[in-house]
Amino acid sequence: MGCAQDFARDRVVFARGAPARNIYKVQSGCVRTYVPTGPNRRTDLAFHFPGDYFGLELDGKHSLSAEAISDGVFLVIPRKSVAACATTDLAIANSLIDITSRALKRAQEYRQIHYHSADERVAHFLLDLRKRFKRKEVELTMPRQDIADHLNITIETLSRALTRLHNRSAISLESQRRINVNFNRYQPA
Amino acid sequence: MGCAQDFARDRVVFARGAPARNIYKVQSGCVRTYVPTGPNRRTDLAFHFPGDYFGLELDGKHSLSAEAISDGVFLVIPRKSVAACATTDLAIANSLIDITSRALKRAQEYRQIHYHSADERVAHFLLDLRKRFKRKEVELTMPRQDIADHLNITIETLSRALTRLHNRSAISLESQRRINVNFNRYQPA
DNA sequence: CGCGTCTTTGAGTCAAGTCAAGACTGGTGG
DNA sequence: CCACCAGTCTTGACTTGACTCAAAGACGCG
Repeated sequence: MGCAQDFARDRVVFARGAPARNIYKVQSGCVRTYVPTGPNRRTDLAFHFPGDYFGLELDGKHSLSAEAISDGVFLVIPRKSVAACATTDLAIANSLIDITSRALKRAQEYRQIHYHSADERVAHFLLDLRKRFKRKEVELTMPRQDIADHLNITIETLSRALTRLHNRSAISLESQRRINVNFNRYQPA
Repeated sequence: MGCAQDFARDRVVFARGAPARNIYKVQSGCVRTYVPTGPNRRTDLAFHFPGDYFGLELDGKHSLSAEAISDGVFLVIPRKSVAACATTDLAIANSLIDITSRALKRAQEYRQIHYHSADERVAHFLLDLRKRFKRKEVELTMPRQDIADHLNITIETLSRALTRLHNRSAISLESQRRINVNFNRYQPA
């Protein structure tokens, strides 16, 4: 269902406020969704990796903007056909519920980040990535600015947090965008 | 519907996790609801004034603890009777929806406070109180600690914020618990 | 290579938190 | 009626974590 489509890096998939005609599934590459708040300012930035859905909306408009972080292929599924199937196919209806409730849970977890220090946020982010990719070696497809926005810190603070984790050998930096995660839970200094 | 009941100051109305048998409406006095997080630590602290409902739960358990801030009278309404009425009386069903959606809206607004400075949070809180009471002279029924927890700051920071507002004659302090709000929106120094 | 972008590092600032002390308040008993 | 006391609130001095500004270092692509 739906059709695969190529997206180049930084390509805008949809903008906040635009009519939500399709839902999307990442097949390869990586996507960011966020709420634009002024020039160069973004909040609620989230990442979507292969297998993830994005662009799910209850009403007719996108509440987030979405852009490709790397070149990738996304499955574009017209909302109409989803709605049509959901009424007849119970399995699809259930998986829709599943997808949205998981998104909701993620959003609620995300609220909590304000109660944690920069180091904790970064550590949590890395652990999350490791869990999602199921490998100790984590590939950061996205630039530091995206991660910083996701965690609600500045790129400098992010960089310093990474250095601190590195000094404590909690991580090793293969390259700037490749990190080995050598810890299982964050321990304050 | 339901029966009025007296509550003394600091009386626990219900604790988080307890079965939710009733819903409540404040008739006089003031209530705080919150999530207990460790000894002397609370989050998501909210206030409920005369006319407000509290203790509304979707499932059978209270997700918040509730205590009377001052002596007061609350209407105690058994959930069963509400549920029974709601299925037959459309007006009640609608007002239930109204009440819960307003609670939800308040909760979503509340999320945003982390993006504001202490002074902004305090100013916003005072404006909110003035709006709710419809008078410039605001009576703070609750101790500073409650307000601080509500705004996610410390009592010292709260106190300093109030002095700063006072120095700028945005407010005048009739007494420690009585404040005149003389401004319409917060202006950074 | 060389340029532009991305990332790290350094130095300084600032808002809010902590710790500690003093001031105010309201209630109680002498 | 006043003095005292406990709880509440304010103030001061200090610490700290994150942000800003500025500059240097690394990387990738032509």
